[in-house]
Amino acid sequence: MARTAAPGTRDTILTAAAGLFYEFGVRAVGMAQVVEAAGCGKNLLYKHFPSKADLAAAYLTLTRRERERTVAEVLRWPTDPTDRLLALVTEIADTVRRPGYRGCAFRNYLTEFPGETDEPARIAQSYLADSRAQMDRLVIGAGGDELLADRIWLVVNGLHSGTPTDAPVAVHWITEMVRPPGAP
Amino acid sequence: MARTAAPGTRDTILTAAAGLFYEFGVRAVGMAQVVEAAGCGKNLLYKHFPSKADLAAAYLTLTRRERERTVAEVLRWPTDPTDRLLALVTEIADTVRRPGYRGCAFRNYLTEFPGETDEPARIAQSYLADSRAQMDRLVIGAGGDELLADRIWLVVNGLHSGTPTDAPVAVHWITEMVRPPGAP
DNA sequence: GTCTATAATCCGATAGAC
DNA sequence: GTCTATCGGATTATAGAC
Repeated sequence: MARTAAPGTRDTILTAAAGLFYEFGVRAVGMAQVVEAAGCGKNLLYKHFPSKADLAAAYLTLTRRERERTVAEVLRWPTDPTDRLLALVTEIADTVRRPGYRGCAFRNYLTEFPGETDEPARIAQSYLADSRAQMDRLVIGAGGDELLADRIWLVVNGLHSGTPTDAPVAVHWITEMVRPPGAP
Repeated sequence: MARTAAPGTRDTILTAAAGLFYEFGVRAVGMAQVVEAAGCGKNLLYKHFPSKADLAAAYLTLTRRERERTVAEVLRWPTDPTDRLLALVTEIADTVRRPGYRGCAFRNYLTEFPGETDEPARIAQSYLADSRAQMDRLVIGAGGDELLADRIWLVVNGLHSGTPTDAPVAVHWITEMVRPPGAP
């Protein structure tokens, strides 16, 4: 056989692309920028990701995996259903407060490509649906009803497009909703 | 004699551009598409709007004017401060429910052009700040405090990136916040 | 309608492991 | 020497601008 492939090339490219896509938006970032940031040639990029849509899909999938890992970590310890719900809400609030936060990657993609039905759009939509379903399960598990789940989702949604100062307000509020002050 | 300029040309172009920009996003729509939709020549477009940023700025300004007109209409009759607040919230919920709604034009622009500081971005940011200040005044006027204003803004924010089914939940909830069930 | 820049994509050339 | 990962320029379409 011939030359051996450099290890981790795909990851290097994907990581570079993910950073750019999130910071500047998928549409605003050209393949040339990705090539430059990854420090590779164009051919190599197209070998691993045949089209920009493929690269965007991989970016969203990577982002989803990272979030799932973070959420799993946060839900690892608490066993009390209300604690679990609040752990997730607090994690979201922390994310939103982090420097460099530029909104939810999935909502951003759908805003950049409205009405799109390609693979990245499907990935974004299914992430949002699954994320909401998980939140619903946590709310129901904590003794809440459908209405409470709808309300909490509304606040979480608002958090994603708000300012960092909204985060503590949201956490405190949701805490109050699931643990009323006048209860044991 | 030279030909006299057709009246309302600027408006025709701007209306066509606004529809496209809102539906597909500013980045996704090319000047050629605007020309085609407006049914004018390219030179005429560039005579009225020297650059795409100018056209985008005009689009956002037009959108702002339309919203201000709608909001003024809705706030025309109610004199009771709580009624006024709820009138605005209901109007927003109705907007979000309307077919063809694709999110808030100003938030969408800022998502499409993150970190931008050009005129359209400034228009979008100042609209959002003014809109929030107006909401704050209505909440304070209705006897609410800063915390309530923060919460209502969070819900309104969430409404803008949610589904039509969130609208009645939000209206009912905010109504409950400003008119508690156990009060006169 | 034309012009130029830049987008996405493709291909001939290079180079390194067997 | 061969075979293939990789690179940088070539190609084509479309953008914004005049």
